Amino acid sequence: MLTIESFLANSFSNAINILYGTDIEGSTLQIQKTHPDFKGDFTLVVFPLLKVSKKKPEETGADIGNYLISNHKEFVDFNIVKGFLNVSLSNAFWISTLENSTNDEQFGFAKPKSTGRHVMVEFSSPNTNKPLHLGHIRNNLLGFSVSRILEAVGNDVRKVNLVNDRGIHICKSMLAWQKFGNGETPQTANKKGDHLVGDYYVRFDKEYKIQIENLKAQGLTEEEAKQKAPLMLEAQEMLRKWEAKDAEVIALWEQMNGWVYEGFEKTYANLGISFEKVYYESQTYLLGKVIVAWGLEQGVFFRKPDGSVWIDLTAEGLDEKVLLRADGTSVYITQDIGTAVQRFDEFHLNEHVYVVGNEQEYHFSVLKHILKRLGYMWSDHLFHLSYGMVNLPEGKMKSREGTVVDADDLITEMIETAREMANELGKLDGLNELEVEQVCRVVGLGALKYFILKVDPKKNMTFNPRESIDFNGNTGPFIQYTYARIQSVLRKATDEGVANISRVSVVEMTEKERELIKLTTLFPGIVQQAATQYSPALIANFAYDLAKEYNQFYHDHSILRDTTEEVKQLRLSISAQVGRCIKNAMWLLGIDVPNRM
RNA sequence: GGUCCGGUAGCUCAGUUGGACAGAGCAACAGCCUUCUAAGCUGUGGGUCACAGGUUCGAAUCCUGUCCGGAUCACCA
Repeated sequence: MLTIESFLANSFSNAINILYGTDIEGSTLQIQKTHPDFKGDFTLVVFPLLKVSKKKPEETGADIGNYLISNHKEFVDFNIVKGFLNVSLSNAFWISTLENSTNDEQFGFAKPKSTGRHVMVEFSSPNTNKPLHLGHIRNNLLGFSVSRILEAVGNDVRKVNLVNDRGIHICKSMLAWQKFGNGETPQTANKKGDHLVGDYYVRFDKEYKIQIENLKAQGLTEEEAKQKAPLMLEAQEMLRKWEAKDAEVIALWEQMNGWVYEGFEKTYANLGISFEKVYYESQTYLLGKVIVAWGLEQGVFFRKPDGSVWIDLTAEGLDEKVLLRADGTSVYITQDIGTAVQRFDEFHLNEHVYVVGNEQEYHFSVLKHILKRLGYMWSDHLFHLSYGMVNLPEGKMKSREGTVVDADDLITEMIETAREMANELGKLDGLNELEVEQVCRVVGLGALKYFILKVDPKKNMTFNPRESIDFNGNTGPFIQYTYARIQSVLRKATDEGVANISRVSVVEMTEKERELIKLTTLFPGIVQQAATQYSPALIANFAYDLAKEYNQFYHDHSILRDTTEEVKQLRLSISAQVGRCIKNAMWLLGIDVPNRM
């Protein structure tokens, strides 16, 4: 199937070839949708072609325009404004384009696994000492959406999660529970397990601070106090016991992590997020040591007098970086080296995407350089999808100051707001409780997901819990509403027995009708672009533009009334196709669309 | 201090590999529902694209410098 982009590129380069005897490189061919203020469907920028035509812009444009309308039946008209050649395509062309896609439910998507490429996307990666918050939500939504986008362009995608389930921070909540918990469990506390554990993490910090203050009162410096506080010493002792596989500590660790996993399960389910595979650091943290030993042998790494192992990356503009501590234990990056090698090996990966915040850019830069030095050719195919922070109007979220927006709370609030809104508008009359519940969930989550995904991943964003989430304007619900409207019309058409809409006769079309068909043809290209740029935001913005355009069309066109059969079929067919594009675009964002709302 | 990212309307954000007079939404104001869903549509006001140079037919976009904000430069993960 020919995309609109390649159809246009072929036509223009054919014209240029015949007229000027030159093959044009893709980059000098600048084709864009014609600016709304001018007549035409697509515009060729002729400035870059003056070198080969050796004529003025107007003459060059006229040459090409004339050639196209006399040799390609799809082109019917053209005009030239300054250096811009605006061409119009025939109604027959647009109608047949529409017809070709009316039965394609997967419109916009490539054939599954058609590229033969294996891609792994790692995201979420929570710590098991506290519940998920707004920052994790951005991570999860991005990772999930990017996975679907990469899948939609034909890759075999594997979504994985690497849970950080060990380390001193985990011991802190364990210790606090042991000391102050009195055997409390999620059941007795009637609380999600991740929240319960998170409370003890906060408790640790509180008690720890008191101890520090006491020690400072006894004359110790801040630094000394932090190091000598009994709680910290105990936590460190607990970590040593964990590493020595002390039965009691391991049992406590398993119990508390179990609580957290149960809690995470619910949050993931609420968000509609899933993984093919979950890795646990407790099982992978020793990976990479063998590779480091080998690299040391090869002279890629070096050993310092104290026994620690390093790599010198000053040639790459970075610093020296430690890979093994003096006592032989590994650090974070050691594990990442190990898991990367293991994964590329096991799954024959062509690409590995890490969805991790931008504060770890340095880390991933180091990781890539190390793997390259070790001779792994695929190191160029590690991609750090680095996203910006989510800030509150007051600034950064700080867990210690209790300004963190909790994921579960936020989801609940969104669904509640959706319900209030729907009630106010009288949208839910005639639906039973189950249907009401479903619509509010879909709409509430749609609002949240869209709000986060419409922003370019690499940008920091501001989230105002009270004001940010809107249900009107450039929002998820606006797009969902448009979809529901379309379904409503299609239902009505079926009820009225309107014939098969996959055959559309050629009739005169209004500007809006042409514009809508044109927009839908751009969808496959947008998906491609979103995949190359790892940007769900492109999909989100496309869906919005399309929905906005459709609502204008809907407002001043009658679809089922006062129209001929031909016009009815055309408009229904356009509606169906727009609905399909919206549905598929939203699917790529991980957002459901309701049949009514 | 070094490196990376950002600075577009009062607020939140778009702006395709440089292209036509910089666009949406929110907020404000004024209109449109006996007719397919008004979570919609239409209109008004709102800009020195941080600043200064440069490159070119053309710069919000590329280059240089300056200012502001963020991240990072741990034997933390």
